[in-house]
Amino acid sequence: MVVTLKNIADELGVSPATVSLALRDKMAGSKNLSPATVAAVKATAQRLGYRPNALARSLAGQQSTTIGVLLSSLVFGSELLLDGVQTSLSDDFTSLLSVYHRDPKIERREIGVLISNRVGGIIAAASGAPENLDIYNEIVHRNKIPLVLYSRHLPNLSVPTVYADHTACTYLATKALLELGHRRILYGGVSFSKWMESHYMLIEGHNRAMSEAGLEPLLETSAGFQNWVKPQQRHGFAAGILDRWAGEKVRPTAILVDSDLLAYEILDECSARDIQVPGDVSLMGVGDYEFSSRSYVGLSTVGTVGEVSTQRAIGTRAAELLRELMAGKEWDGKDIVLPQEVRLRKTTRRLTNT
Amino acid sequence: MVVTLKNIADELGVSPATVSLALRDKMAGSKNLSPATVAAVKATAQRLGYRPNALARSLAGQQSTTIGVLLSSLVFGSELLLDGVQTSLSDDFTSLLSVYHRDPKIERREIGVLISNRVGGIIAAASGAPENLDIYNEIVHRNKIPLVLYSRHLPNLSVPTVYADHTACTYLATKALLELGHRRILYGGVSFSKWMESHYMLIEGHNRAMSEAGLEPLLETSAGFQNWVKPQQRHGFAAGILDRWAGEKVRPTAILVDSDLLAYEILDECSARDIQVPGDVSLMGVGDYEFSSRSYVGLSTVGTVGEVSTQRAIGTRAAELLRELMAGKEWDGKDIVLPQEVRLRKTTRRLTNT
DNA sequence: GTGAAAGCGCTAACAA
DNA sequence: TTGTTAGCGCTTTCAC
Repeated sequence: MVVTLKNIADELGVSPATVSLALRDKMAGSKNLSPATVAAVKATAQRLGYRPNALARSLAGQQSTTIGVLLSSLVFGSELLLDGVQTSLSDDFTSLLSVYHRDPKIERREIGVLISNRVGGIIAAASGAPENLDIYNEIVHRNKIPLVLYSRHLPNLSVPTVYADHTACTYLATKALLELGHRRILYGGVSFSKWMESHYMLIEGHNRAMSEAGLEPLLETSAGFQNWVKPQQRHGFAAGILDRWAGEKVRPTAILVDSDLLAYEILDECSARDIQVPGDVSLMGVGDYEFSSRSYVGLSTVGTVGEVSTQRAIGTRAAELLRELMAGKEWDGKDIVLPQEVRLRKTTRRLTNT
Repeated sequence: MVVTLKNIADELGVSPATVSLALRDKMAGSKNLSPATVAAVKATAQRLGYRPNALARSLAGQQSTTIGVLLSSLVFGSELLLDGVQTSLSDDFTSLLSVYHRDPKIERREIGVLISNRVGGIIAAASGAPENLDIYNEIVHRNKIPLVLYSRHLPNLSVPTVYADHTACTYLATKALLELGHRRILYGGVSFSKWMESHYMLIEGHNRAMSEAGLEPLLETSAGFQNWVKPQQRHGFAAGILDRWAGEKVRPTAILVDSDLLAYEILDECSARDIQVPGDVSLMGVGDYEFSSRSYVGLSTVGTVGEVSTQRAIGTRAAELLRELMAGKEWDGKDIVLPQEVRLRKTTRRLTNT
C-alpha cells in the first residue's frame, strides 16, 4: 500500500539509486541523469503517491530535518515563542516539541528523547539544575548537536544564549518610576529554582537603579522551586506582595514585578481588594506580554526594542542562530541580548507631591 | 563517539540481537535471556552512555513513538491545547509540531511532512479546504495513521472529531442575554474560510434562540479568508462591529461575539471610544479564554462544563482518544462534543427597563 | 539462552 | 548516464 523507492524503480525498470538521485535533483558533479529519466521518475513518483520515508533518509544520510524545542512549560506566551521558531525554520525543519514542566527529572528524560531522535539541532530553556549539566554536555560534545539556549546560561558550557537584557529590564523600569517621582518602590519577583539566573539579574538591575538614586530597595522575592503554572501559586504570590505592600508603615507608591504575568495577578488581586491602580499604587511589569498593551489593561512595562513581543523575538532569533549553526557556521562567541525599553501606559502615574 | 548496539555487543562479546532484547526486557514467551546477561548488558549500556537510535528503531520495528500535531495557527490559547496534548501522552510519545497559518497550501505540505516522518498518529485542526481532502484520506486509508480532528469535521471522512458544542455555545449565550432582558442583540462572528463549519453552527445556535423568543437576529458576520493572526485585521473587525452597533437606529443593548478573542478586541475598542461596558452595552464572548475570568476583565462567556479551559480540554480529550486508536482500539463512531455552560461575569448587566 | 541472517527504506561510494 | 554494493542502527524470525 505504501510506496517505496524500490517500487518506483521496479515500475520503471531502473535502479533504486537512480530514483533516489532523480527525486532529489542530485546530478551535481560527475552525476548526470538524463532529463528524460528524471522526468519519468518524478512522474511515476507523483502518480504512485510516493512519500519519502524521512526516517530512512535520516538514518542513511546521517542528517536530520528535525529540530528539538525544549520548553520549561507551556504557558501564556509560549505560543509566541514557538511561533517565532516555527516561522523561522518550518520551511526546512519540523520541530519536535518537549516540555519538562520545570521538573529536572523530566528535563533529563526529554533531552534523552531528543538525542534518541537524532535531531539536527536543539533550542532549549535549560532549567539550570546542576544534575543535568552533564546531559547538556552530552548534546554538545558527544553528539555534536548544535544547541541554542534561551533565557538562561549554563555554567561551564560555551553555547550561544538568547535573552532579553534582564538587568536592563529592571534598571530601566526602576529609573522610569524614579523619574515619575516614586521613592518607595516595592519590588516583587519569583524564581522557580535556585539556579534561575534571570531572577538574580533582575534584582540586581533594580538594586543598582535604587542605589544610584541613594535609595534603599524594598524586596519581596521568593526563591525555590515554585510551580508558576498552577494558578493558585501564581495568585498566592501576588497576594503576598500586596500583603507586604499593605503592611508597610509608609506604603510604597509603586510596585515593580519581574514579569507581566505576575503583574496581571496583582491587578486581579487589586481589583478584588478594591485597590486603585494607579490611584492607590502604580504598577509596572516586565516583558510586555500580549495583553499589556490593550487599552483596558494598559500595563506599564518593559519590552524589546523594535519588537512587539519579546517572546516571539526570542524564538525568532534563537531559530535563526540555530539554522546558521546547523549550516556549519562557527559561533562567534557572542550571546544575543535583546535591548530593552520602557513602555509607560496606564498603570503608572506621576507623583504630584512628594 | 556515539554508541550503538553493536558497540555494546562487541564490548561484551555477545550478539547485537541479545543486546537489543535485553535492553527492551523482551524475554516473553520462548525468549529467555539469563538475568545475568541482561544485567551485564544494561550495565555497559549505562556505562557507555548508550542512546537507542529512535529512527532506526522505528524503521526496523515499523512503529513510531512520535505523533503529529497540526495547528491552524499558533495564537493565544494554542499553548493550552498543546499542553493538554503534551500532558496526556508525553510519557510515551513526542509530538512533531506543524502549523499551517490557515493556508491550505502549507497545510498540504505540512501533512506531507508528517506522513513522511511516519508518525504513529495525528491530531489535526483541518482547514476544511476541499483541495486537501484527498490528503486526509491518504493519511487514513493509505497510510492507516490514526487521526483525530478537532474543532471541525471533514466531509466524507469518517474520523473522530473533538469540539466544543458550537451551537450550544451561542444558543445558551443568547438565552442568557434574553433572560437578562435584552431584546436587541448584535451578533458578531468571523470565519477564516468558507469551509469553517463552526462559524455556521455558531450562527445557527444564536438564530435558534432568537427565533424561539420571536425576535429577529441582527448579524454582523464576515466570511472568507481572514487573517485573524494579524492584529490589525482582528481589531478592524471589532471596530466594524462597533460601527454597526453605533449606526443602528435603535441601538442593540447587547453584543454577542463568537469568540473571547474577538470580545477582547471589542473591549479594547470600547475603551478607545469611551463606550462603557456593560453600562452602554453588554458584551458576551465564547470560549472562556484565560483572561476572561480575571476580575479586572470579567468577560461573560461560555465555557466547557467542568473544565477551566476549553482549549486544554480539547487537547486532552483528543490525545486520549488518539492514544486509544493507536493502541488498536476501534472507534465507536461518536465524536467527542464538550458540553457548554454560560459564565456570567461583569460585562453583562440586567436591563431594568426594557 | 543466544547467535546468524535478513531486512526496514534510503543514501553514497564506486564500478561499469 | 546508470547499476551494484554496502551500509545507517535496529528488530525479528529462526536456527543452534
